Amino acid sequence: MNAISEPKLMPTPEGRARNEAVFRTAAGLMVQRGYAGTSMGDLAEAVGMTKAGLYHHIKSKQDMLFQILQFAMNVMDHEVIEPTRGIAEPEERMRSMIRLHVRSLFKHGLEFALLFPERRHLEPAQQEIVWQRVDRYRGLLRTAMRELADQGKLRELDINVAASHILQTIAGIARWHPQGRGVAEAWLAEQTVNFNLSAILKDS
Amino acid sequence: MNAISEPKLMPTPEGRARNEAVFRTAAGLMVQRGYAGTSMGDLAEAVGMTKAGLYHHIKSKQDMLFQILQFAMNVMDHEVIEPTRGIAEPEERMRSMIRLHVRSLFKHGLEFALLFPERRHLEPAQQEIVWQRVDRYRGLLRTAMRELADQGKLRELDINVAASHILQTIAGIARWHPQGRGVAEAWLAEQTVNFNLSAILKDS
DNA sequence: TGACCGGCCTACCGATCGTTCGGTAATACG
DNA sequence: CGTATTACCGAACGATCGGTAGGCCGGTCA
Repeated sequence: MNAISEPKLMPTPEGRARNEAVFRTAAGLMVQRGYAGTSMGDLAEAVGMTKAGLYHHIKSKQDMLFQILQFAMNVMDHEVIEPTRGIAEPEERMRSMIRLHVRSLFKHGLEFALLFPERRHLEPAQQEIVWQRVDRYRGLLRTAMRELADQGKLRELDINVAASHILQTIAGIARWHPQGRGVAEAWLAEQTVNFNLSAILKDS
Repeated sequence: MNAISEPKLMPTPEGRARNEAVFRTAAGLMVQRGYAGTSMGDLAEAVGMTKAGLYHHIKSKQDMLFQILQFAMNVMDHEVIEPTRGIAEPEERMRSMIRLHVRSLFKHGLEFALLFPERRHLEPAQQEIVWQRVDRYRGLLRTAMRELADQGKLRELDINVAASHILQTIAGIARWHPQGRGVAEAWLAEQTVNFNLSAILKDS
């Protein structure tokens, strides 16, 4: 019995649709009330089922959180990390990473960014997996900054602290902007890109 | 019966010491496990009492959270807002606010910054009080930036978004640096000051 | 000495928690 | 037709939740 389980795949398309509804609803509720503050009864009611019916779709409450976080990291891999990996110029790579990250938050629901603080409710083995994936992303930011430093374009600053600050500004968008929709999203992404790049780049 | 209660003041010095121990321990536990994830039994054990003994010091779990957040905001008022109010030069005022804010986090335990996301567990009337006090602080950041804009020293950016980003970088320190102690604190404060000022100030 | 009180206890309350079990209607398949 | 499987429900489980009633003990002070 491994702590690292795979997502339950429902055989029929209807089943998979309900499955997704369960996970999306859970993510939304947990953003509002926190993991421990969201009961399975609340979730069942919100998704239009009984508590017992929920357990047809999930293994346990804790495992459901783990699956949601894994899904969020998969989205990051596909929509942020992979598309920017080929960009040679570090400045442009950083701009793209931040821009795509923010847009991805809006696209898939701001929920997902907020669930990372709930990582603490996972088992240690699950926590480490999530942490490693987040840290890999932080590593990409650090690498880009190191390349900028080699080009003489970086301010005098600590790269680790700067990476943390950048990630905080992005994750914070979900906190201050919980219901943002529409045209403002692209604009907000650019504001965030420019804020962080101004913070780390030398005056040109 | 008002939702807005005052802190219970124990008559003897020993009582007040235990009282503080309860609140500090509660803050520490809730940082690790969240408000809903921290049971009164856990707290009682951590502070060396029984559950019933706890209720000699607090009115309810929810009210305890409210008192902790109020205390954190009082600290902000005394150690950040009041000492910087007299600084005429907006750039120096912003630098001081960020620097004092970060140092205050370390001085009083990083716990307090982390409890603000748990605001959602308060009653609406209590939530609004906490929110108003936080927003007043955000307003001071906005005012300083508007003065910088008048001096022609501010980059082209949205002041509200920038204020949010700055607050996020500060609050985030508690998230990434949970046990930082000693010499690095002043250095980390300067890193944060410079990061945010570089982000908003025009090249000189 | 005795009344009082602050600080904390044991023992318990009803409610709610996550989870499980046995079953059932509907659909698909042979 | 029979029979598997999917998706779900009603009812209940032991545990734990926040909170309370009432009492005990060691001071302080008249």
